Amino acid sequence: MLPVDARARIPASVFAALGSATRLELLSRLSDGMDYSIVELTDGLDLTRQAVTKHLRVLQQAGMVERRRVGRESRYNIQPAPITQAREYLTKVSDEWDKSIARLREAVEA
Amino acid sequence: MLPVDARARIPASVFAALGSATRLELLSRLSDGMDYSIVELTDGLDLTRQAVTKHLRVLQQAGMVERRRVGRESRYNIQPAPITQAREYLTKVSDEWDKSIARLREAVEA
DNA sequence: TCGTAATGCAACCAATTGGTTGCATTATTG
DNA sequence: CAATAATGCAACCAATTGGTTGCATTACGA
Repeated sequence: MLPVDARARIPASVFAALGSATRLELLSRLSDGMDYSIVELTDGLDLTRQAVTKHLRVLQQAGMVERRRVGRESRYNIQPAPITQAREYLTKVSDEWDKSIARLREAVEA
Repeated sequence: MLPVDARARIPASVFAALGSATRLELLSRLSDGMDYSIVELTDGLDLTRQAVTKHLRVLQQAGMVERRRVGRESRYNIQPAPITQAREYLTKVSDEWDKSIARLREAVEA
């Protein structure tokens, strides 16, 4: 067993932000690289505009979306860096697991 | 903007389970492929055994760890499938974003 | 078989989350 | 400049989360 907190340096807040179907849906919509206003993002979701606003704030604080004021609108666009980091973190864990399995197998066959 | 819920089919519960530093730490420890009892996993964490038990339950319900009863112990081992799926999901989103960016660039240069 | 170790179960608590509603503010636009 | 559109702010609420403590249960082991 590795020492406490040896890895796990990626902010859990990114994963936490991903841990909501609504926010995944928002990210999915934003993944075309365009920017959208709050009303646009609310459209088609069975939620209040305020609820969407709150979800967007969560995504923003995780660094996954960026907000820009345009006239009377707040327009949001996706910020891919944290997603990439999160993916890399998962890859690292998977690789580690794979290597461990390989070692175990080798030990058994030896 | 894509239709509502067109992608985002990966259970958000997996990401939610990843969204806690404590649980990331537990997964990190389990990523060597070995199985550990609750006391073993509690050791070195500044938490009650009961708290760790609860975190393990969250991971279990997300399908990320498996529990096995051995004598008077509950031993847990990592279950990599959901992690792999989560990673693939993130890859898909990233790819989509990359493609969109490429399209946008092309449109500008045209 | 008796003491102890590992866990389970349940109640409880504070803080956070996810949602609502109401009202104020700021920009557009005819 | 008055009406409307888009948003912000704040209060409120129920449910969930993350943690605790106390006690019961189950399995080892001398």
